[in-house]
Amino acid sequence: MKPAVRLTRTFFTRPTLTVARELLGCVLVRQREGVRLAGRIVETEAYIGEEDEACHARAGRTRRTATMYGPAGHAYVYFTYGMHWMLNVITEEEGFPAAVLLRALEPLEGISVMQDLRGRKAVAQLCSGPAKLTQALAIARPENELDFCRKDSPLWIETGSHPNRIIATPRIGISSAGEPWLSKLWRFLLQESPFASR
DNA sequence: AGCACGATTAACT
DNA sequence: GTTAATCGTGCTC
Repeated sequence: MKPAVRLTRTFFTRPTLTVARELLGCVLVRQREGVRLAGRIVETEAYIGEEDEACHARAGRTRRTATMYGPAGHAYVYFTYGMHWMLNVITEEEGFPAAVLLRALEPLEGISVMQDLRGRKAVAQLCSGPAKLTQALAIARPENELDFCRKDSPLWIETGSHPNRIIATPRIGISSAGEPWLSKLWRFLLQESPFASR
């Protein structure tokens, strides 16, 4: 197995669909209290620009969405449903609002810590959803705008194993968006991964 | 100032 | 399959 390498700014400063697909198989790493919490990315979604009615940037540049307009490779972490946090990575050139939502991980390292943070044991359900993985990796508002590409960042992404088979589906939970956005095949996952969301 | 709703989850029937 | 939980955000008055 090749040594893991941190993804750099140039990886993220590309078309969002490319980044969303290529992130599959890579490893999200969270350094916390001296412990590595890590998981292989098995599911992502792309949110692209102000035209995309499912994207938060549909409302333009606001206090909340400012992060999406910033440079690629930063974290966009937001709060929703009164209780959940979601983790995205910013993509494309600065000034263009786009991001990839990380929706599910295959837990690799620090599993017992993840089980404590989640309050459950079943490994297949530790990170099998966007709010589950932020809970398992202790990611919330303080992590918003973190730069994945800085050497001293407690959050980054490494190269991983090359995925076998990738499938694309419509995005989840965006039913209020109109067409064509509702039907865009902008969700990517590893086929038959037991670690993807339901 | 008030309101409707959300890139979800877990626990129900 | 259905639903409560729970609050920040953006929009309207």
